[in-house]
Amino acid sequence: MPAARWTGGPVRHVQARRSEGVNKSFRAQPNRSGSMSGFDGLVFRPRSDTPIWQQIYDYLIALIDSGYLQAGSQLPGEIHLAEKLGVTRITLRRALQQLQQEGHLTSRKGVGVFVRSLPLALVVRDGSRFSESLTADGKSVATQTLFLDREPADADMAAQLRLPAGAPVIRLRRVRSADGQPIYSSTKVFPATLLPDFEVVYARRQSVTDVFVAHGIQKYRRVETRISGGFAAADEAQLLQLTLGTPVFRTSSINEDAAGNRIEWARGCWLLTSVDFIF
Amino acid sequence: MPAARWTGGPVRHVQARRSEGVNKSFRAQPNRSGSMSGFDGLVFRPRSDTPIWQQIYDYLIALIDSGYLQAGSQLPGEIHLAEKLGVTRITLRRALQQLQQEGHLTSRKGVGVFVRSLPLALVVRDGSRFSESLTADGKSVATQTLFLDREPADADMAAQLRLPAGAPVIRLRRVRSADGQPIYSSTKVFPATLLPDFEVVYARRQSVTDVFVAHGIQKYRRVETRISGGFAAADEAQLLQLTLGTPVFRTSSINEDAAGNRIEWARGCWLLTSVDFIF
DNA sequence: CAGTGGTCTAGACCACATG
DNA sequence: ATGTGGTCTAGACCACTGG
Repeated sequence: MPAARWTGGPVRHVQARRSEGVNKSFRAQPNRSGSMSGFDGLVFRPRSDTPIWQQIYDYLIALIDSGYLQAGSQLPGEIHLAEKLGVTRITLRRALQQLQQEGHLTSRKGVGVFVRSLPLALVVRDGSRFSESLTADGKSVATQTLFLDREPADADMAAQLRLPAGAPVIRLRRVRSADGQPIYSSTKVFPATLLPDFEVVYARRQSVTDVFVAHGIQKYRRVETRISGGFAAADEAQLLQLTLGTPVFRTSSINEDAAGNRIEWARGCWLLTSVDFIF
Repeated sequence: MPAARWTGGPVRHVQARRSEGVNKSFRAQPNRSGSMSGFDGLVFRPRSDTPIWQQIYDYLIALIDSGYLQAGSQLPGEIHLAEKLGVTRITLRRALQQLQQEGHLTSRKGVGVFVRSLPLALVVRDGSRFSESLTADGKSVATQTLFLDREPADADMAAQLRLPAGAPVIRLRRVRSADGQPIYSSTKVFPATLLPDFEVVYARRQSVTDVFVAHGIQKYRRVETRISGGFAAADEAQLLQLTLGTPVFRTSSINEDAAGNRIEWARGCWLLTSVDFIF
């Protein structure tokens, strides 16, 4: 990935709107000299009414909101950036930590800190599946299939789909991205015997709806939907390009066909700050 | 509040279950000598495969899960605790920070760090309001009314309730607690002209449903429900006894009477780790 | 190999709450 | 006046990633 590296430069002022509770006005001022070297002229005053790390937080948020720091671009190394901002690395890290937690930044050990954009995906419950009703405000929505296989049902799968233990199921793991930013990972489980041609049909357009239709299932209804909150586990963090422990939504839903057979159990993990569930 | 102070003592081992992604096994071992002085004998080895702060996190989680640290009790001061655990205050704070973020602990500046329990409240959408369908697994559920007044509608209120700007509305702010732990704060707005006797009826049993019934509104329907995620603002943090910036659910919902009048706009703030929304 | 982020230390001053 | 948590500094070593 050819991430543009950000080394500093002129700065536009933009009101920071995100993150309620951390919304004091700037104390940081870009240098007014002709220097293009970055942040050397910034003034962060210690122990004013807003902590330095919060001033830096506000400052970086503004750079992101203004579009000056674009999604995917890399920040300068922590040591350099801290030096330019005139603070300790620890103080800088306090700000970066908050930004990571809120999903604005991601870090990869040994590589660097990167900007994440936060596309807001509206999700409407139309009686079918979440992901199909994902709207993205004109953003490009992409689906990546991680794996698709058949296996015997474990206890949870059997219980949720009302199958005997060990019955064959199809398991599908995918990631949805909006504008190149992964925002949703899902694991879906289907009863294998009801959908013999799953793989063939799915390969054509990566659509589960198509698979249902191909097997004569035109209509199905949402039996139950659960939404809960949690913190990104290792695999979720990797898939969604988040820092470990970032807060996320977790969803679980079950669909039933017209005959009352449970045909899908879906679990999803969503970036907390990127989704609105509307019913 | 007569919070019991925890100064240390014998320790039971319990498997930590919470916080996916931070679930390595213990490296900390309680001292086997007869010492009752607390944590002097604990061994946290630096730079093993799990960071020290995570070992401490796991250790404290276990103490909370085991019931050894009860909700409302106060931890020893950070300096003393750090000394007893044999780490720097900063390292200890890294663990405490994670625990605060997940809602297990709260801190009050100048006072101390306290244990929060995390009651799981199941919320079922029965077509009416969230809070009425709040189940609490045998826990005692209490409602505290913060304020109730009449005022002219601002732009948002007017839009949501489909009222002319400045029309009189009733505003109600409450907090719900389960087992003494606040888990939900709500702000509800009603069109004042439709509910002239609001205050009188509400005073009797603190029930909005009663108010509706008293005004001849037996049935109403949920027009829209929104669930989104965010981070606790200052007032939310105070109400829910959280640390500023803790991740929360935010809900927004609108109810309509049989005639199609919008009679309630409710916004809620929920502790992320304490709620399951089920539809 | 050099550069990155992740972790950890041993101090220090401050604002705040309580007695 | 004392003790608390919140902030900040100036170093250091580590594990990881990439060329």
